[in-house]
Amino acid sequence: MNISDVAKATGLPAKTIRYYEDIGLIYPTRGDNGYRVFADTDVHKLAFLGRARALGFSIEDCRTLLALYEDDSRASADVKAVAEEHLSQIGDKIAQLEAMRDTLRTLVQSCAGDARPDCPILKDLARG
Amino acid sequence: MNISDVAKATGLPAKTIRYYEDIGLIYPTRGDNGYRVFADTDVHKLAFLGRARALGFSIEDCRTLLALYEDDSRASADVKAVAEEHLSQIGDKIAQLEAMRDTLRTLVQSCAGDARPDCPILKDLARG
DNA sequence: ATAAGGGTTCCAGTCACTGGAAGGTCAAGG
DNA sequence: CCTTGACCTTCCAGTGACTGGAACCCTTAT
Repeated sequence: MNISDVAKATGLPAKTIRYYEDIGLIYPTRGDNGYRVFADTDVHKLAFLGRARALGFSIEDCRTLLALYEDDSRASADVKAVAEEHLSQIGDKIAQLEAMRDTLRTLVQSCAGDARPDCPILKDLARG
Repeated sequence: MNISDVAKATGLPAKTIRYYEDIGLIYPTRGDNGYRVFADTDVHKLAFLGRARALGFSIEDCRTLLALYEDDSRASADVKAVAEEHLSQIGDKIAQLEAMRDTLRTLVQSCAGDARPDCPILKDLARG
């Protein structure tokens, strides 16, 4: 399989697949013409990475998860720990964004949004 | 005022203040020794920027907001438009994170988290 | 022979800083 | 006058995870 076939199969851009090889997440072989040749295991790994990234795991987390996935003697506790840590960080980020949203929503609601210069949003930013 | 005084006054790191000058958000003057000299207006602007950034506005949004702030003939509608657009993007990001959180939470709950290798999290990632 | 549509590498840019090196300036103390 | 320490300066590189683009090679069909 060439790179564009793999891109179609996994939904990942070819650029991203090359990048994942660069940083050592996958190791496709090479054909005589220098083209990357992807085995089923590579495609499988890339699909795994795509789903892990879609869940917001960092590349380093993905590396860890992939290593755990390939380690038959792993402890599920190790996987769970990575996921729980990520879950907690997602929670933190949501809380932060919600705080911003609440403040912003209040400000937006209080702004007339007309042709006059008077604006509570700017007033708030000018001295919180 | 020298840069470290301004840093204390605004809560922004000196590095960030220099960066804001680099990208043309502020224009402190210079003393004979080459040191930046900050006027009250500069400090005021930096505090404005700090609060806008804390609400998640991009630097480009901040530039726009600052320009509007300094334009006495602005229309509050223009400010409101920037804020509403940002508010909507925050909403999108929250929704995305909440989707991740829901999926992840379910996966984490279903994982025993013990010494055995069997793991529903990896199973899910391996073929979603 | 050529053109289209693959593939390759490498460099630069994104965003908003942040760290660090190398060096100039200033005020206080000996 | 000299030194020490705390300032300040500029410039370069790195962050995360790609993404765009240039320049060039390979394959297949016409």
